[in-house]
Amino acid sequence: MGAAKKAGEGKKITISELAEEFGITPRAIRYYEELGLLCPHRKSPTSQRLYDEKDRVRLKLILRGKRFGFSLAETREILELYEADPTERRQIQRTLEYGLEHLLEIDEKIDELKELRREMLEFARRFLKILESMAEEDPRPDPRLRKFLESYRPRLEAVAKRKI
Amino acid sequence: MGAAKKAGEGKKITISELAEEFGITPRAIRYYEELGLLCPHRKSPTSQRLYDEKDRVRLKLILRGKRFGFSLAETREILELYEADPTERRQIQRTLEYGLEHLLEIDEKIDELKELRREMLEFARRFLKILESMAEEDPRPDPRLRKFLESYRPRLEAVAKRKI
DNA sequence: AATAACCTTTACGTTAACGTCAATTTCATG
DNA sequence: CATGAAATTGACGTTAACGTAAAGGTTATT
Repeated sequence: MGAAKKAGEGKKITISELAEEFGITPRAIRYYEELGLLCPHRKSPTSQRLYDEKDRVRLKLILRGKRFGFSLAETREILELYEADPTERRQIQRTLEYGLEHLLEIDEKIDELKELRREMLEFARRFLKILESMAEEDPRPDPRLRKFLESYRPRLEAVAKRKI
Repeated sequence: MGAAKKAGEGKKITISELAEEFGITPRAIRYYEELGLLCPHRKSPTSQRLYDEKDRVRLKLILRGKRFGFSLAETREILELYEADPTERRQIQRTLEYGLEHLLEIDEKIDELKELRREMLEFARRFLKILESMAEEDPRPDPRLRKFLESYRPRLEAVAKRKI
């Protein structure tokens, strides 16, 4: 019964497979490891790296961090939260404090993004109106302009209506 | 009456004043100009740069872009949207297309941030429970631990309750 | 066991986004 | 108008986040 556990322990993949899966290069993955963000299993210290599901999840978080403008060092701090020793009280406290801080940062970012969204939406609408009034005033409106307006308006409104 | 307009045209400030206002260095501001993101007024091409409210708004957008992981080149593209020539139809069309693209990108980022937020919240709660159960099982609980728990719980719930 | 395909480390190269001088110029002020 | 503070233009340095090439080890397949 102990053996059964070890048997179905999920498939491991190589570095280039993982890289392709995420559209990055093996070099990048090794670099993340160099900075302590990843730590894949290896049969011997010189043999190939083998990545499992946990590694995939971590890599996903790393890339997400990048998209939000976190440096790899910052992302590493966040990742360390996810694996703090759950037996050390003091350690848990620090983890919780840190986590709350990052939560507040994330909320700020969301707020800012929403504001940027509002501004850009308003901006797009203003420009759209200019274009529409140009089309109306034109005695012989360009058919391509008509087509553009007909396709653009609903697309913009679809984005505008989204509940974010 | 034409003169009155020109008179109250808002105050202009120097580069180091602007820099201090945003907590960055003059060098950074000059660098943004070098990349075409700013273009302050100058009395002669060799004299001091003087920044007005419009420049301040642009700089704010630049720094916000940075916080979201946009490169300066990307931010420049976005900024160019904001000053497209409103007499060239074709130009307006491209601006609108571009703007919509960026809006979709922003929506994606917001979604991802929300997901990250959910995950981190869940995570914090799980860790908090561990700590709480440790405190309950302890026959002589550490008063500092009690204090921490009492301050942390409401703080976390305040964040959790926020409508984002 | 040979061989190709893939992996490993080592090491130097590159780009973006500034930092940091240094050598002038310009500006405000007594 | 002198003079000290602040601004300007080079020009080179730095750091993060990889890219790239070389030289050799591992794995899978025939």
